[in-house]
Formats: sequence, C-alpha cells, structure tokens
Amino acid sequence: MREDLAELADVFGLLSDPGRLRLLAALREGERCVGDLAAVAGASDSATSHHLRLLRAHRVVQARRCGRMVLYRIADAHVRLLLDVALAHAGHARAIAHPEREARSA
Amino acid sequence: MREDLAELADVFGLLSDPGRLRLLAALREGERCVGDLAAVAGASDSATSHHLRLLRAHRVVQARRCGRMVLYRIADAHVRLLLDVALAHAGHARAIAHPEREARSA
DNA sequence: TGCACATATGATCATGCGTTCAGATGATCA
DNA sequence: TGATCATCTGAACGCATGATCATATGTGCA
Repeated sequence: MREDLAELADVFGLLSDPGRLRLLAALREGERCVGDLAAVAGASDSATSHHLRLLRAHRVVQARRCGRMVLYRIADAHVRLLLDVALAHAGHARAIAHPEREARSA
Repeated sequence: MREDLAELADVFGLLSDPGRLRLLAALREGERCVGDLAAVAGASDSATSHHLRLLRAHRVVQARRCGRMVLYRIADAHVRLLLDVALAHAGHARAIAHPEREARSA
C-alpha cells in the first residue's frame, strides 16, 4: 500500500507539469508524433522528447515507430479515465472560483 | 482552457508528494485533526501543517475549528473521485508490473 | 491572568526538476 | 553511400519546492 502511494505520487508528479499535461490532453484525441506534440504544447522538440521519455518510463504513454516518426498514445484506460476526471474537476473548480465568467460565457 | 490546465497541474503537484498523498488517503475515511494526520503520515506537526495549508489554498481540503483542534476533510466529491480512481489505478499498475506478488497474495 | 496544548507561520537551506544546447542515433530517399 | 529529417540523449544552469527550526497565534482551563 505504501509503495502504491509512492508510485502514484510519481505519476501525479508527471502530471504536475503544465507542458506535460498539454501533451496528454492532446493525446486524449489520438496518436500524435513528437513534432506535433511539441507544437501543441508550445515547447521544443527536445523538451517534448524528454517529457515523453518520462511519461513512457512510468507507463503513462506508449510509443510505436512509424516510418521515421514515433507515434505516442495514452497507455491505458485507467490513465485516460484519470485525465477525464481531472479535466472535469478543473472545469468545475473554475466555475466555483470564478462564477461570473461561467455565467457570462453561458 | 490553458489556465485550467495550469491550475490542474498545480493540484497534481500537490498530489505528487507521498506525504501529502498519505494525508489525503487518511482523510478519505473522514475528518482528522492535524496531530492525527501528522502521526499517520509519519511527519512532524509543522510539516503537516504546511502541507495542509497548501492543500487548503488549492481547495483540495477544507478545515473547521473544533475546540482547540482544527479538523480537516476532503473538499468535495470531485477530489474524492479523483483519489478513488488514482488509487484504483495504482493497484492495477502494481498488478501489471509485479503479477507474481498479486498471484501470491490472492 | 497565566500556563499548556494545538496549530500556524516565517526564514533558511539543500535538493530536485525543467529547460536548453550540442551532439548522437535511426530512418528515408536520391 | 551521403544527405536530410525526426527523435533521442547527456550535461549544465537556474528556479522552484520540501524539510527543518524557531517562533507566533489561538484556544481552553486553573
């Protein structure tokens, strides 16, 4: 149990970087190559590659080679669910913190 | 959207510390005072208070005074759900990474 | 009012992490 | 085979973050 928490903490740590979170948000819609992901996240290819390496090491994403590109995708349904719940929470939290904006945009 | 992600990243950052994660795991079972939480997490009162302060600032937990103690609880259903999903994932991930242990303990 | 308990706060310090740059690997095509 | 594209890797730098200690606040009780 305690090691589960430590490992989970690592995964949360991976999700705690806005850039990586943008990568994962983009990957929710399907496979993407490194260059596309870098563009979406607004980061350099190198930084993006570093991030993807970490995410891969912790089984958050999976990669497959396709020609000279490498296509990344979200590793499994658990991670996808976690992201869905988290993003839903983020929207909800904003509605609580800034109700006037929600009202205006509605 | 982009600020949602940044805020979400902050929350994940809070969840990325094993100590704070232990605090939250303990809080899943109900309200707890700081001293109890410190004992459960195996940290000092001071460190625990610092952690709770951060968690409170990001609406992950709520606090109420009761006599000379302060009782903390998980802030809302979203956070609770996120923790549930995450802990379930952690167990699943271990089953994948170390199937022999699961088989033995079953 | 004065003391003791529970919690909160502020400052300091060391460590970890993300970014960047330079260069390496691997793949395609002429 | 050589050139180019896509990605990966390693090292170094700067900043943010967690731990600790000392002290402050706030509450209950004698």
